[in-house]
Amino acid sequence: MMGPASRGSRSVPTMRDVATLAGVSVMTVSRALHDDPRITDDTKNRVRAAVQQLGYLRNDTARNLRIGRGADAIGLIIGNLANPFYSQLALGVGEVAEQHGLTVMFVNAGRDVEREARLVTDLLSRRVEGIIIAPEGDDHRHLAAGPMRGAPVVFVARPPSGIAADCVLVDDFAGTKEATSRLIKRGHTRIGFVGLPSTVWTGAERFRGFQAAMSEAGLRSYKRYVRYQESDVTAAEKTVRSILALATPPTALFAANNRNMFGALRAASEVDPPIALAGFDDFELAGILALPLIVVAYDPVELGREAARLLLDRVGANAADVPPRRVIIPTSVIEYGPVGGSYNLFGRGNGGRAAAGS
Amino acid sequence: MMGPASRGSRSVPTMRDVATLAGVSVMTVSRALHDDPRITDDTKNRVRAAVQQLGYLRNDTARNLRIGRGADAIGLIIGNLANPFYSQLALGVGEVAEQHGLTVMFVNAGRDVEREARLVTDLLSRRVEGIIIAPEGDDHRHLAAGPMRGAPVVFVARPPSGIAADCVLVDDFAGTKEATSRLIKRGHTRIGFVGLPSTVWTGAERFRGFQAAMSEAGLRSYKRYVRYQESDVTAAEKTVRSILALATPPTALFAANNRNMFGALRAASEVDPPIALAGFDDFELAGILALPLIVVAYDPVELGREAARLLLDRVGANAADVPPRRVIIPTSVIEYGPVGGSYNLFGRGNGGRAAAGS
DNA sequence: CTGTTAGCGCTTTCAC
DNA sequence: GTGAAAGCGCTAACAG
Repeated sequence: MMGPASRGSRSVPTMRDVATLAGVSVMTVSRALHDDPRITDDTKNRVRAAVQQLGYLRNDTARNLRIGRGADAIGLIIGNLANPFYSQLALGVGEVAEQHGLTVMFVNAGRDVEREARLVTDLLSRRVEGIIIAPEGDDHRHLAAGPMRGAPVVFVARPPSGIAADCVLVDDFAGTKEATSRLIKRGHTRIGFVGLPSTVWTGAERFRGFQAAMSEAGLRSYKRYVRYQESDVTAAEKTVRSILALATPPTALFAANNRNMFGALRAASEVDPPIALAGFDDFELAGILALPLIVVAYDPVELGREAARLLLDRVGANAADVPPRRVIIPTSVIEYGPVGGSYNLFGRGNGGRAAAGS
Repeated sequence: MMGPASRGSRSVPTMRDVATLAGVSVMTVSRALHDDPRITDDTKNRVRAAVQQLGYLRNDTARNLRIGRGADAIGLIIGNLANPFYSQLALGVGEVAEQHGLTVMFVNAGRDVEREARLVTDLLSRRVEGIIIAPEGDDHRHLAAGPMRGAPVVFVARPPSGIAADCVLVDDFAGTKEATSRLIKRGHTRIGFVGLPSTVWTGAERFRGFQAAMSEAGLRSYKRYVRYQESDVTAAEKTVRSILALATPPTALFAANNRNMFGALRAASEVDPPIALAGFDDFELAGILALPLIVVAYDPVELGREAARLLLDRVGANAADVPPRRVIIPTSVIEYGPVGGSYNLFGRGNGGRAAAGS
């Protein structure tokens, strides 16, 4: 008597089952569930009773197919949820998506561009309304209008290269330049840079900002203190360790993102006197560390929200021929902890304290 | 000439369009795409060409409807992606889901049980294969077999109460007990507890572990140092500040999760000498802090993986009448930083250093 | 007020 | 080897 659709060995009731039980047609059930005013209260109640009894739940998949909609979802392709930048981004996307009755289908991209392309078509096959992506590398062909089949994409944290699409960016250049300048103002001249692979836009841009600040200050011999690498805490730690082991090590470092900053912090915890650090991405414990610390702060959740907003804007048919938009999320530079060369244990509040033996 | 299905103002080609263009029937297209051996190579090529030309992408939504499957997705309902515990969990879930060709539909639950119930039915309407949830509170009626319509649920970090379901837990009790014991072994007698709301299972369980360790050591007068609260860094900071402001403050604190630990760290950074901290959840900077620190560590990513495995196991029809399983993720206690009362700046490696001025 | 017919995009079954 | 018909679960359009 039940519809043949099943999950595992358990069969799921369909509208037909409800109709049969209530002694009406499926159409009446459909209308009753939509609270169509033309249906008698009596009938409605009979239908509702049947729904209740069977534990019926409308199949939105079927419904969406019929009414010509997709999966009522947006796809989110990001690098690595373990990185707080991405998880906060996802949070923001989810927030806005939900306000519009959409769910988020998220997939971890990893660093593989081919894989990324596969994920895109997979999501499109599932008929997501659009895709939000923080793409690896700078080859964005798989995100062009063709491969995207007309579905909207929004780039986060990286601008589209060679194709037209909305994007929401962080002010990487200005933020990095300002933070670096602050280091310089504090008297540092030997400043290192723990960067991202230069193929990543944010990596290139942040390095540009670093260079700009250094040049303006007339500092030119920093190249031996510059490194690029995948963002990974352990790798960054090693890198920084090697920089600090140089004959004339830098007195300050700029870390290009939170992964590199954490690696730098780990490595820096071993040197004395502590090296000054600056870096992209604020973090929760920034205020309590025992070294001079400057961060470029911004709101990654808002980044996600904004991306979702741009995307949903395109989904509403009308905005199809609005030209590509570019939203810049503002950054601010925060100086934590000891300033001007006086360092406290724990960075703030309490006066200095002598630490005992090893 | 194209199918009427559209996204925005752009219409998406259907199999019929491909068929027409290739001069064959839809059935032939379907078979060609499935690489049916009975189709001529010639025909296949014509079909493929048409697919290429139109940019056709199979509608998996429609396909799944026809073949009686759901959305090929699993639902993930978690508290707060900004908490690294949840984001790492999500990472693990996504990893395993992808290995099985499923996507993850994630939604943030917040603290509202009614909302949670709504999210569950919403996901079920979308025909997810099952749901992984870290439920708030201990009222799990909305996750019982009835409301779940026979779809499997897996509880993470909290056991189901009053209903039968798989779950994967962390060894909250033993971990907390051991970590607390270590504090005691270090000579602390006045130990505080910054707990979670007792309605949350992990909160209750971790407090039990704390109590057990204290009792065994014959320490009984800790009640004035115990607090419960929502997990939120700022709130925890305030709470800890108030504990530390007591006439006879504790010399050590146990923080029930990473949120509370971060709050405690912020508050503790202001007192001198530093208070000793222990807490649930390891974190990346644990090793470099200038105070005695003990953490209960475990792998949240593995937690997610295991949850997904349990779930997918149920999805494969067969395992329908396997009794509820309970997987315990092991914990280990890590002692970071200064031991036995000698504190270093930055916690490890370098000898102590006097800090100057303000 | 309610039912019947048709069809969303795809695949299974049976025919040729 | 290929096609026509039927139907997955649902709803829009038209009957009555």
